[in-house]
Order: sequence, then structure tokens, then C-alpha cells
Amino acid sequence: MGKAYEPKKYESKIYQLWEKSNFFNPDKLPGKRKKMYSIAIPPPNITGSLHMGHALNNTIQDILARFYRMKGFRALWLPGTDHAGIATQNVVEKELAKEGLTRHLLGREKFVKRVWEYRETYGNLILDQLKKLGCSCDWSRTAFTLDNNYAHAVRTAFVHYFKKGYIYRGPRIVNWCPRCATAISDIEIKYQEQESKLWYIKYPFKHDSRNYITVATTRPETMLGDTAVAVHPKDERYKDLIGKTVMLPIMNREIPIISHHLIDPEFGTGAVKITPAHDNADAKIGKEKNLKVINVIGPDAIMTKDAGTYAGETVLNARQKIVQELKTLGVLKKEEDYTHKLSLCDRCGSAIEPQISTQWFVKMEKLAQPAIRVVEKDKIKIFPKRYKKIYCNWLENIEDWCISRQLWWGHRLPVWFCQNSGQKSKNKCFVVSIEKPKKCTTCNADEFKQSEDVLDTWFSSALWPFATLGWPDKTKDLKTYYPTSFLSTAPEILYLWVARMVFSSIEFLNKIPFHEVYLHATVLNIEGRRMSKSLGTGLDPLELIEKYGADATRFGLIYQMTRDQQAFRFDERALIASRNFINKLWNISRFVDLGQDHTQNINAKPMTLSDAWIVSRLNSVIDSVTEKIKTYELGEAAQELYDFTWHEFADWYLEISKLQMSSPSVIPQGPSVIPHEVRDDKEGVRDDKEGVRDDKEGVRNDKKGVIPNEESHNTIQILNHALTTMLKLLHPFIPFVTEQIWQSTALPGSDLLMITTWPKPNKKLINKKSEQKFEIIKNLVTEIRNWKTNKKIPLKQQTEYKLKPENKKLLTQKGSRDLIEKLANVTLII
RNA sequence: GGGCGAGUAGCUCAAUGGUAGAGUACUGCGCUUACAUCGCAGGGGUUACAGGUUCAAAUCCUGUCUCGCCCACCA
Repeated sequence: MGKAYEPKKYESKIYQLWEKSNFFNPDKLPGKRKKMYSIAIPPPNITGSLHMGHALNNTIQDILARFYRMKGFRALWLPGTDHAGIATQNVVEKELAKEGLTRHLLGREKFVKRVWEYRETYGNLILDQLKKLGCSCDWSRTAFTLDNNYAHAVRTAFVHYFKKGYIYRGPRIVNWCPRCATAISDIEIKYQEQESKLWYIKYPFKHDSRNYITVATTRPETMLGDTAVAVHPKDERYKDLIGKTVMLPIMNREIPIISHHLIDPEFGTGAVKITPAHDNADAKIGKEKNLKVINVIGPDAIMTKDAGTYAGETVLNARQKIVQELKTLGVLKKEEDYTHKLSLCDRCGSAIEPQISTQWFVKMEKLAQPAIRVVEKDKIKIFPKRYKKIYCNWLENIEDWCISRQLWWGHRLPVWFCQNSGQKSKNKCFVVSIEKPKKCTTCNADEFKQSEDVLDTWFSSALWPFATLGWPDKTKDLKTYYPTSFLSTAPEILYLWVARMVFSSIEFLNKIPFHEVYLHATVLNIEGRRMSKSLGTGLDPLELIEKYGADATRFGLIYQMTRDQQAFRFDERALIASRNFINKLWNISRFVDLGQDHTQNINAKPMTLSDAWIVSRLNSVIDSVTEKIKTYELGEAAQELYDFTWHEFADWYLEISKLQMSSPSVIPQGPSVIPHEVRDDKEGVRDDKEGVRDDKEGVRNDKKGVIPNEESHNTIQILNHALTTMLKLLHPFIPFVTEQIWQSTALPGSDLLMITTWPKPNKKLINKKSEQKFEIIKNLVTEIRNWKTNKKIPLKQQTEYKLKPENKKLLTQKGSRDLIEKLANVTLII
């Protein structure tokens, strides 16, 4: 073993050793293992590369998987990737753009083929990166959301919902990019501040054309499609006008004045023109109030025939001309300078034109109820607790889920439109079925065309925990590992993903998908900004692994985190500290040099006060760390292990062990410090120190090559036992170095540390009295050293120290005087 | 705009209502045969601000300020 631990030298070798063992596959684990533990990984996008959030989240999962594996569970951590519709399609489109191509030029079939090629090349990169991090996933079960069997699960789910009447088709307003000729999602929109005008327009009352209500708008051209004017129900100015009608200028259409709580009385005049066809908010109000939808802007951003005299104009031309006409008509009250956020297509920069189109929906009301109940009743526990309320609130106010997307990459809807039927419109009669139907029972058609739409990516990921185990088939895996035990993920996908898995699982399997959910902290950079590639505020975990090693990266991340945190600023200095800690552990091991078969249970008995103290502390730490991992207090557990290993075991016991192994007589002795339970061994109590001291004459301070006396031998056993225990406790956090230490000292044929048994605390050995007595000695030693430092006496220099009278009583413990004198290099004057 | 969280040592974070701790940085000494990625010792905090409850407040309550995260339909 080298003086310093070198991660690069060992990490890949150790990982290979684990993989070769097959123990990542729970079915290959030794022993009976009746209890199951399973985690479905939040599948990263195939376009993704590991970022700090992944590093944190997967470290958390690996800690849990390794912990329960060592606890004797059949632990499954099932890995995989998500096809990630929009994200992946965009990435490939950008690639195409570099070649001067577009997906439209390529055509759907070739484009999809191209995306599959992309997936073959890059799709598993992120999984390889997880291996670098040390993740103990069962790679033999790796899943992908577009696998054939997964696709079957997706279609099964769709058909199920449809047959139950939960899926329907309907109009819906979407963000439409006129140039790309597609609907795009909210996340594909970028916003740009723009200097513009706010136009105030008078809408005269029908029966009193001299009076009017004034509305304010940034988009006067949409007024051609207005079907109402809305005010806030409690707005005193307009209260009496609700229900009256006004005449829409230019179009001379009679439209009602309605009320709606979404209207902000503070904005403009407090009265808003409602254009359900071309505005998101208006569409919602329109739907609620059953307003007519009039399309005045076409998908090409040209005014439609319903725009009357403005038909055929571009949006901007129409706007200018309409403002002119309003002036002429004398209904333009005023125009104001106004800066507003313009929605632009992220890809091409065109202005978004909201459009009504036909989409598919899942009715949420009945699905949401049981999903709320299982969380309310803590059948599924969410950590941190505060997210429970947030989750329930969202589901209580949930709207129907739009599941169709006009993309090419994804699961096409299992909807088959009848082609040769008597129906005039080809899209009116259709069959919903898993496979292409032979005949339509409604219209007798026998030619079909599958829907061009694909499903929202989250529709397929909602099935992840059970589809990956083989659902809808009743597989052995499903029976064995479902429901899963634990889900760890980022808080921002609580709605998008977690909630949807819950109701899907209840709907399809009548089971919860997982027992506990942990929403981990967001990793911020040191300035407190979200780590993001596009902002350039991210750190690359792989570079950190390269620099500090995988263990230090893991430990440093976990060490900075506490369970209920919402976010923390990532500090690279924590990784340096972790690297140093790992090196410390390495060197502790070099000193202790397990040197014997540590796979055997070592029965070390505390013989001295120091022994009793360290053994007591060790057992407390086992107990506490075990509890903390179970309740996801991983940062707290890491800190406790750090402190114990370094500042108790290494700083104190290791130093004392040197004394115990060289001249045991200096050690505080005595039956009083040894718990009764462990004194049954005849070695446990010694009464003839003098004799032993004589025996020790000439013995080197080197435990190798000497015949150890009882105490020295016992000290070695305690060192061994403590180190063995620490390695086990630390293994889930820093698996590589602990396994390497284990391997470099294990006998041939012994187990991997990865599958050794998790330590159990021996509560009989937790001895608070010994701990207190030892604390006194520690404090006294520190006090004397401090005195020496202040007196500028080198610590090594032997000197006399006059004990303060109040401290004399502290020396009642046999041998404690000798220990203090040795540790502080003083001769006590009492 | 709504919801949530956070403001504690120079920096990153801890602390069931009871003497405010750690890592890092800093200062002094030390290459003591596991480790200088180290050891020993030390300095450093009116716990954002203002009130209140209490024998006792970093902690509980109210308000203010600042920052962050999530959600959202400001025409």
C-alpha cells in the first residue's frame, strides 16, 4: 500500500471486480435474503451527460442500495434511460442543422432512424458515467423507455385509459411556431423584452353606443377574434355591466361582458378583451364560459378569412392597419409605451402564435383522488415532509393532462384512423388498440393509418417503476421487487413525474409504486445560482472525479448535504477535505494493517479505559449511522463517520494504541471500566501489571514480528475490529477505497466488502461512564499541551507540570496519570 | 403574482427552547517511524433587522429587508 491513496490506480479495477462478481444482480447474491429492497433509477435522458444533480442523486441511491445489500436484503437498483422526446429530437435536429438539413427534408422515417443512431452512439454514455461514480446498478436489467416491451406497456396503458373513458380528444391552445410549423412546449420558448405599445380601445355598448367600456391590449389584431370582454367579479367599476353586451368595433359583433377571477383589476383598465383562439389565458376563460372560438390567425401567421377585410395580411401588417382603422373610427382612446415579454421559438426565434388544435387528454379527477390519499395517509412517505402538502395541493387542483405531442421521436399513439370508411373526414373514425386492427367495428374500414402524434414523454416515464419489471406481464420480477422501496429524485419533477407514477401505479396495479420518496437538495454553485450548463454555472462531476476520485466526489457531495435542505451551495473545498479524509482512512489502514483474516468475527474485549471508550463510541456510531441512513440523513451520517474516524479513532485511540502495544502498564486499568458483560473472559481483568511490564522489556514498538502480550494482542484486535467496522460503515459512501483496503488485506477467497454483513451495535458495550472518564483525560491532556504551547515548551520535551488542585480528583482512575504523562510528555507533580 | 425555503465565524454549512459547532481559510509550533492530502495548540460569531412570548430564544410568534427555488394565464 502506497503512502497516499491514488484513486485512479484502483477505481476501475475495483469496479470490474464488483461487476465480475455479479452481485449487482440481486438474484445472484449469496444467502437466503428473504427481504427485498428495490430502487428504480430516475432514468436520465439519452442526450444527457452527468451533472452535479445526477451525481448527488445517484450517490444517494447507491448509498441506500449498498446499505441494504449489506443488511442482507436482495437489493435491486434498476438502471435505464429515457428517450426524452423533445430534448432528444432537438439535439438531433441541431446536428442536422450543421449538415444543412432539417427533419422535414429528411422525412419522418429517416429522421427517426437517425435518432436511433444517435441513441446507439450516445445513449449509454451517461450510464457509463454512473459506473465511474461507483453505482451498483444491476446492468443486466438496463431498460429504455422505447424498448419493445416498454412500448407494449405504454400502448397497454393508453388502451386501458381509453376503454375506461379517461382519454378524450379535444381542442386545446398550444404554443405554435409558424416557421417550424409545429406546436412547441413551454420549455422551448424563450422570452424577450420588447418595447411596444399598450393600446386602449373603446368597445361601445350595444344599446347605448355613446358609452363604452375600454380594454387595453398589446395585440390589437387579435380583437377580430374577440368573443367577450372580461372583468373581475368584485371590481366595483364594472359590477353592474356584467351580463351586458358590447359591439366589437370593426367586426360589429355583439359580445358579452363576463366576469372572471383571473382578471387583474389593477392592469390597464381592469377590463380585458377575450380572444379564446389566440391567447392561453383567454382560451381557459373561454372554455370555462363556453365562449365561441374564432380563428383569425392561421398556422402560417397570416390572417384567416374570418379576419374579414384583413384576411391574407401578416400579423404585423394587420396590427398597423387595425390601429389605423380604430383611430378612424374614433375608438382608440390612447396608446401607451409598454415593455412586455415576447414569446419566441427557442430554435428559430419566430414569434409564437398560440393556436387551437386537437389534442388528446387524460381525465385526471378520478386518477388524482387515490394518489392524494396514499400520500395523505403516509402509505407513501415523502421526505422532506413539506413536500407532502405541495404534492397534495397540486393534485387537488389538477387539470386534465394533455398527452399528445406533435413530435416524431417517441411513442406514437395506438390510435388507428380508418381510411376507407364512409366517413368524410379521415380523422373522425378511429380504433384504439395495442396492435393495428383488422377491421373497424363502427365503419367497417380495413385500412388504417396510425396517429402521427406521439405521447408526452412523461406518459411513458409514469410507468417506469413497473414497466421496467415487465408489466403488463405478470413477471417474477414484478412479483418480487414491486412495489419498489425508495425513489430519490429532484424536487422539480414532483408533479411531472412522481405524482404521475403514483396514480399510474394505483390505476394499473392497484399498488403504490414506492414506499418512500426522497426529494434531494438542489445543487447550487458557490454564488448561489442553479448549476446549469446553459448558464455556464455548472461543474462537471467527471472532472471532479478525475481530480479527486469518485469516493471524494461522492463523500464531498453528501457531506455538504442535510436531509431537509432545499438547496446547498456546492463548495469544491469539501471535496479536498473528503480526499484528505479518504487518505487518512487509507493511512489508518496502513497502520492497523489488518494483516489477518478480518473476515472472521473478531472478539475484541475492552481491557483498558481507552479500549472501553473507543469500543463504546464505536457501537454508538454503528447505531447512530444505521438509523441515519434509514431515515435519509446521509449528510449527518457522513459527518459523524468523518468525525469519529478522524478525531476520535485516529487522533486519540490510534496514538494510545501505540502506547498500549509498547508498554501496556501506562494504561488505565481496572475492572471498574470494563462492563460486566465482557469480563467473563479471563483475559478481561488483569491484576498483575508489574509482571507484564517485565515481560515487555525489549519488545519493539512494532506489532509485527514480536510475540505480543495479552494487552498488546488485544489492542491489535480492537484496532482490527474498529477498522473493519469503519470500513463497512463507510463503504456505502466511499465504496472504492474501502473495498480496495479490504481487498489488499483479505485472505484469498474471502468475500467482497460489498456483500459483508452490516455491523450491528452491541449496546452492552455502550458505556457512558467510560466515555465520560476518558473525556476527562482528553481534556486534561489538551489543557497541559496548551500550557506547554503558551510556555513555548516543545510538545516533545519532557517537563514537569504542576497539577491544579481541582484536577487532582480527576486522577482517581488507575493508570490515567501514566496515560496523561505519556500523551502530553510531562511528569505530573501532584 | 402564488407557494416554499434560506439569511449563524472571511467562505460553505450544523446546532429536541438551556454554555453556538464543524470543514475550509487564518495565526503559532512541529517533517514524533500510518498519514505534511499530516500532527499539536490557538484567534475569530450582539446568530439579517425590529418588536413580542418565556426563568431562558439562533431556535417559538409578528413585522421588515435581502437572496434562492418551484409553479403561473399579467392582457
